[in-house]
Amino acid sequence: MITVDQSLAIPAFEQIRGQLAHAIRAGELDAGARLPSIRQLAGDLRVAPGTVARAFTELEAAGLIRSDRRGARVEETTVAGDDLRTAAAAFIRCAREASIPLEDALSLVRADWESAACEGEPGKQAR
Amino acid sequence: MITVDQSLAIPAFEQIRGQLAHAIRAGELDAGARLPSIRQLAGDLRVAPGTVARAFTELEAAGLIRSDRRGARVEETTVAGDDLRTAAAAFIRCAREASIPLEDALSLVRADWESAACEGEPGKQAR
DNA sequence: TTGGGTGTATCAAGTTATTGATACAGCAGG
DNA sequence: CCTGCTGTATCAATAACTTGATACACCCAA
Repeated sequence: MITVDQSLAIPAFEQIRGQLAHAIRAGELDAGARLPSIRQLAGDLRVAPGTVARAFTELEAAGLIRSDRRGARVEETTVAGDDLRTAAAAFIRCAREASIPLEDALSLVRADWESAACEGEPGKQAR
Repeated sequence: MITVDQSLAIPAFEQIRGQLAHAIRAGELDAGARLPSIRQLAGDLRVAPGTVARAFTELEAAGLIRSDRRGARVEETTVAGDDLRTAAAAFIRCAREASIPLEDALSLVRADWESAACEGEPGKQAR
């Protein structure tokens, strides 16, 4: 269900976090469902427990899961409304019509994201 | 016109690349216009020439500029039509309302892009 | 040709980030 | 109690990245 490709430039914990986040937002994991334990997932993926733990920590910080001493469960989330997916689809359609490559389209989102941020995005803090 | 904030966690070359890309896509720099030379920009920003050079290299790879032995010029770009920018803005707005982090929003675009593209875009290269 | 400009390539050093191993604290059930 | 499970915290080693300094190849004008 989850895979980690060590040959990618993306860190393992980020791959895990992203795939879990996507699965949760896509509704593939029902609210309240139990996630595999850190050690089990770490064993399956052949990574250190700390690596999976970091993914879990960030998912909890993002409000997607809730970690108890008895395990991690999927939080009731706002399902990443259809609005977002619709907007994404519209954006993708425009980009493809303009023959803009994926990475360029993402760069465009990045640029506008930062310029429209205004609020101190915690993601990138000062050193 | 371009600024670099060393206190940010974002690398200097990425700040330069992003600001230039934004300026070009926003039409602030006309097609064919000459960019400042690497050394001049490096001197103004108090960074090493290699730092600016890397920003230039990535901009050229993205098809935004064209580097000749006599300087770098703004490439004729498809101006990233207003439709695309509008769509991007709508997408960004929805994502922010849902409190979805930038990287997750980009992942969503990636996923839908591939599912609508069918061409095996690698996206992230191997080490 | 010569001098000053351009982008490019390479290299070492410093810093940052990721990873793996390990020990810790709480909870459930036998 | 005690065994086995859960997530959490810490630490050192490694890997990756970014940066600055420098040398190189090319082009244009004088």
